[in-house]
Amino acid sequence: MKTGSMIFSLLQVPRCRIHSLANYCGGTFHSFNKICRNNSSVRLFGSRIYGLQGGHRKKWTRRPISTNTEGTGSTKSRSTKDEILRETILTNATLNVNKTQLGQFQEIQYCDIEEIAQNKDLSSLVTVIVFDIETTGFKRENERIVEIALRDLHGGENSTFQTLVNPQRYVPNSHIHGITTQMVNRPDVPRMEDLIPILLHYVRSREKPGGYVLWVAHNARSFDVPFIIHELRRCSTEVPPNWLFVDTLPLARELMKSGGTKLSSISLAALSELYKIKVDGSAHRAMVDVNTLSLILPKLTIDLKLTLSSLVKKSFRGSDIINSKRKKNSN
DNA sequence: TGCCAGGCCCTCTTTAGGGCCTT
Repeated sequence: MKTGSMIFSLLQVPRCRIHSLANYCGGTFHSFNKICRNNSSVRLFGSRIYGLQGGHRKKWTRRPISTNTEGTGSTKSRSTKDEILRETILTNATLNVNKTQLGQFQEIQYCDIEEIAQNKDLSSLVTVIVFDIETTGFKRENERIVEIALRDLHGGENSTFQTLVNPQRYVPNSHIHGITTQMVNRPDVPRMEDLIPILLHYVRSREKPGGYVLWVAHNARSFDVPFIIHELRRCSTEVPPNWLFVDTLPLARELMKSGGTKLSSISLAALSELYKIKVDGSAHRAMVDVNTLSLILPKLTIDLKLTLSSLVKKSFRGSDIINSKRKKNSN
């Protein structure tokens, strides 16, 4: 028996009360791997690559949402009436987000990670979201986000969210991600301040009652999370206290140190090569990298024998990033 | 036109420097 399947078998025993990512994602590791084939998504704005249509602000045009029922392998488009209803709900819900609601996040006390990890019903509390951002560069003080993509690993309808973001500035690194100044500096592409309320509302719609959101990204601690915190703060918004972050970069390092694999480096590309994950689309586009990491994560956690609880223990809070920056500045 | 950071790890180390990862 392979190590991975053995761990999974152990985790399937309810009496163990251990919540693996496999359990989290619908009961089987196999179903976890099907997630990326589920085509249910929310797209606000995209490039021609995604076939999105433009429009004026507050008259945004979204693509019809289609659902690919897991396991059937066939795409089942909803009726036009259903699409309109859903679009209406989403739009109304977006409009209902206001400063008061955002302020409520800030009244909640930051969570105790150890306490959360020890919860016996962890899988019913945690929403795992793999995310990625594309930016105009590395220096978050001056640079801006040009694309953001998320995937709720629980799957289901609207389990992904992706949009281009108007940086309101020149995009000097189009050669990296293919996103040009012309693609994003348009009135129909939302600025970060436009997007934040929508994004927060979307994430809240994926949360479980009284639960937590576990954000996962590669190099999250050094790049994605500080960048997002900086952008939120620039728009007078704080990271919700029930958000936790996991960086897969140290997990890759841990795997490489453990030996037993042919991992050549700790990059996302090396991980996808190790696990023979075919990159479907242009690497360095946010949703492509999200899909890649979504497929890497379950394999990585099995190789490292990580349960959902142990993954939570390895997480950090937005406040940890902010506090470490304050300490550095005070020195 | 626009222009190179920051966190972590390793070691030839720890009062430092270089490499890797992210865009």
